[in-house]
Amino acid sequence: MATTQVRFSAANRKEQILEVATRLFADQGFQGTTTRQIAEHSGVTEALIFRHFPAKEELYWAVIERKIRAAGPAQRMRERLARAGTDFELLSNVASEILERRATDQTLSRLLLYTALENHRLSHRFFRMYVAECYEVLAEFVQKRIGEGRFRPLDPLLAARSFLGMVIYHSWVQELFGGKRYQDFSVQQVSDTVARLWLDGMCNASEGLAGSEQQNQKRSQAQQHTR
Amino acid sequence: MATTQVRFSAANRKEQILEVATRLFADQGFQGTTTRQIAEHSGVTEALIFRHFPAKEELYWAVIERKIRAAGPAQRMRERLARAGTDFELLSNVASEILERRATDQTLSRLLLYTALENHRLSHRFFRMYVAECYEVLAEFVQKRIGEGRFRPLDPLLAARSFLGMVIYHSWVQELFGGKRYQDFSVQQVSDTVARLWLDGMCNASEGLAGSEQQNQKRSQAQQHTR
DNA sequence: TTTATAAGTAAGTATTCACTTACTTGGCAA
DNA sequence: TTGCCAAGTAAGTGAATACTTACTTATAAA
Repeated sequence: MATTQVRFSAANRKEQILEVATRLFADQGFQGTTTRQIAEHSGVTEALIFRHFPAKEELYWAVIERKIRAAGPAQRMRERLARAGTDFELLSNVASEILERRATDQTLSRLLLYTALENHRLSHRFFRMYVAECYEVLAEFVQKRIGEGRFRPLDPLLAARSFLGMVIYHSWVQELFGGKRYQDFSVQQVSDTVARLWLDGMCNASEGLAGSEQQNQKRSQAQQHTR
Repeated sequence: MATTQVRFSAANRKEQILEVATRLFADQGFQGTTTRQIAEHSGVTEALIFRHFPAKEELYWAVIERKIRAAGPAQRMRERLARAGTDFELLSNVASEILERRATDQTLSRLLLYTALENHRLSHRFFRMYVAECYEVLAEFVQKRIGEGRFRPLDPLLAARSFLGMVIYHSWVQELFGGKRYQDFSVQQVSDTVARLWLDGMCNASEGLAGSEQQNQKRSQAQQHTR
């Protein structure tokens, strides 16, 4: 059976192997994925894998590097936050985009979690490019609003992280832990709820827009009590 | 060298193996942990492991089952929410406890994440006992407050999940992804910030505090019409 | 003290792992 | 058409892996 052998160029084959490996590593982690699986799913022998990548670890790093290089979501978030619209619209849209993206493709978040758990060298950089930068962009936005007196003076990084925490945690519960089986929320409902909740939490306040006290991280309170 | 052999009772040895295995599985996952490691850390031979547990997988399940049985945090949360104090104090305390617990012992959260990623059979139940029940308890609390007209009528489950999302995501970023290296926040600051943010978001926005408290809930906000 | 039994081990087995070596073949420049 | 080189493979290697078998020894009840 002369299986018409298609011979890839080195570059193309390498790219194809990376593609396949990305999916497998995301599904099963580094330890859980064998070079044999990668070879079979690529339609080649293991030897060829090792011709393109000197070791399994280096293939893994190439996978991560490639994902890191693929322009991160920070830029998209920056653009979204610069658009016209009410703050509510902006934030709800940010949340929607994150939720939709993660619902259709878990590859990235699974890779991130696996690298963090398995403690791979690139885990930190990976996280910085894909997540940290995101909430830093959002933190700038928060900082600006605080300067305008429209948000209360909370730590901008904590505030940004809180917003993304609501969104990303929800997505993890639904997609990763199977929360979807019990109750499925529409992207729209979740986005609107968290945007409203967070925004009112950021605006609403005793002082309202009193610009007097601006900075007070590090030691918080003086804080009062609710009712 | 007559190493005075200490012979454990079957029950004690089993417990010790479970203890050791729990730590190793949490650190390295199921795939990343070898029965040899478990034996060495337990100070026995592999054969003994297999005398107590018929297979590595069953040892893993025993580890998870044991963790599940060890009374979950849902009960603690229920008690906390029933105490006296302002809502702010209650929620800040809930957040503090979660953050402190996770900072001193990552075993549980790592086990949870690994089981979810590796898709083990018990992952679901594990998650329910340790996380889902928690935010269900909090959701009841939210429901009660909504009934009293003190919280706006958002979906209680989403609201509860949002609060825990802020807390747990923050802890993941700090402990798992190494956010601590860049900036370390005090537990107190984080707890107060998220409690304040969430509470003010849950209370009726426009009116804020200052004297007159609750009023006209019931569809107050014309809640979230998007755009 | 005897002895049954449970606790524990030494030394395996078959299989799979990441990785190598020595070889074959397709396609293109001349 | 030829010859060359890169793409690709068949068939390994030693080390680990989960798990077994056949044996030894501590201990406690009689």
